[in-house]
Amino acid sequence: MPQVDEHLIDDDIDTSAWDGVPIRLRAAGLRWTPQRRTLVDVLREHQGHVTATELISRCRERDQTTTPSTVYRTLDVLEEFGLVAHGHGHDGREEYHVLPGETHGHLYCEACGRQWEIRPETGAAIVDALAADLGFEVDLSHVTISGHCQGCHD
Amino acid sequence: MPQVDEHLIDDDIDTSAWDGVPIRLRAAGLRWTPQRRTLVDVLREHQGHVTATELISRCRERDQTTTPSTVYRTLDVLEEFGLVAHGHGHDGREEYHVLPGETHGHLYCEACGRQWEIRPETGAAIVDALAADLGFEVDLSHVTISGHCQGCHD
DNA sequence: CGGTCGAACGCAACACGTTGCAATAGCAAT
DNA sequence: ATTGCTATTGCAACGTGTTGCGTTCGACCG
Ligand SMILES: [Mn+2]
Ligand SMILES: [Mn+2]
Ligand SMILES: [Zn+2]
Ligand SMILES: [Zn+2]
Repeated sequence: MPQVDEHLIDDDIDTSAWDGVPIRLRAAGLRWTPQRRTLVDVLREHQGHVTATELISRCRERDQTTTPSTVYRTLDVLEEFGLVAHGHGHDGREEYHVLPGETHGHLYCEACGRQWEIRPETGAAIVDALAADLGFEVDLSHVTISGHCQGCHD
Repeated sequence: MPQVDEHLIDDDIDTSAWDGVPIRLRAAGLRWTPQRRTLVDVLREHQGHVTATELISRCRERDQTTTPSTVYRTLDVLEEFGLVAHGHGHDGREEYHVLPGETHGHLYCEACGRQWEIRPETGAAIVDALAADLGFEVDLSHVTISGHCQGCHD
């Protein structure tokens, strides 16, 4: 019996999005370079959240000549393609979400440092509340709300 | 007939909170220094939102020897006293809200750069939604949600 | 397979914020 | 007024991220 491919279980992440990157870049008049390949190889092995700093050091493990500005610029390109999304932690530092899938915000616990995704219905409640208030259109992908998780308060 | 003092009109900000600062500092075993006086004098003349960088340059106008680390450390102290509150703009840079009054979050328009306060009822809706979801306790004072304001979308 | 164009690179400088440490100076008590 | 304790300062170094610019090299074409 063949594997079902409509549903992927949690630890069997669909990594195929990365395969199309060289073609998508060239189609947009951009270029596929060794430096970009290094970063994409690193991202391929990741799921969930990573800081930019960690990505840079992982790249440097593979290519000792890695330069921060190149990595940041490539991350910007990949974000435009929807392959990563960044937010800012409590201290303002960048956190990247790899293969974010459906647009969503994040929760950050100031006590234990763990993160959670805001579930679609909850995100929608936030979007609706602010649309009703001032007609404000929330960019959920960039929302990181800090506070204390269930395990860390009182 | 004497002035009513229970209600202050919008452009008549109650600045008296600053008067008690020297005493409050000493009561907490802290010190009232010329550097702190400079910053408090600057804050006195402000209302609403200011970036840390702008505060530093305003301090330098009054005292050319002003040092950034001292200003940042004093802002931390004043934040513990509830006299300022900081959030992070879209780029992660710090924004200080002077005399924030009741705890509230902020909205930031990515297009025009303007900011709004999230009204109490709307803030409560956000807090409630996340409490119901994961039992998460939101620190509203640190929330900055970015997106597009009514005037800037479509 | 060369030649051309300009996207991307590396680097240096900058901006913002934090941290460790030795020297200074509030402040309270004498 | 002097003294002693220690909070605070200034500085230097660091961490993270951005920007400008001259050089390189990827992609496409003949
Ligand atoms: Mn913060
Ligand atoms: Mn951002
Ligand atoms: Zn926690
Ligand atoms: Zn706007």
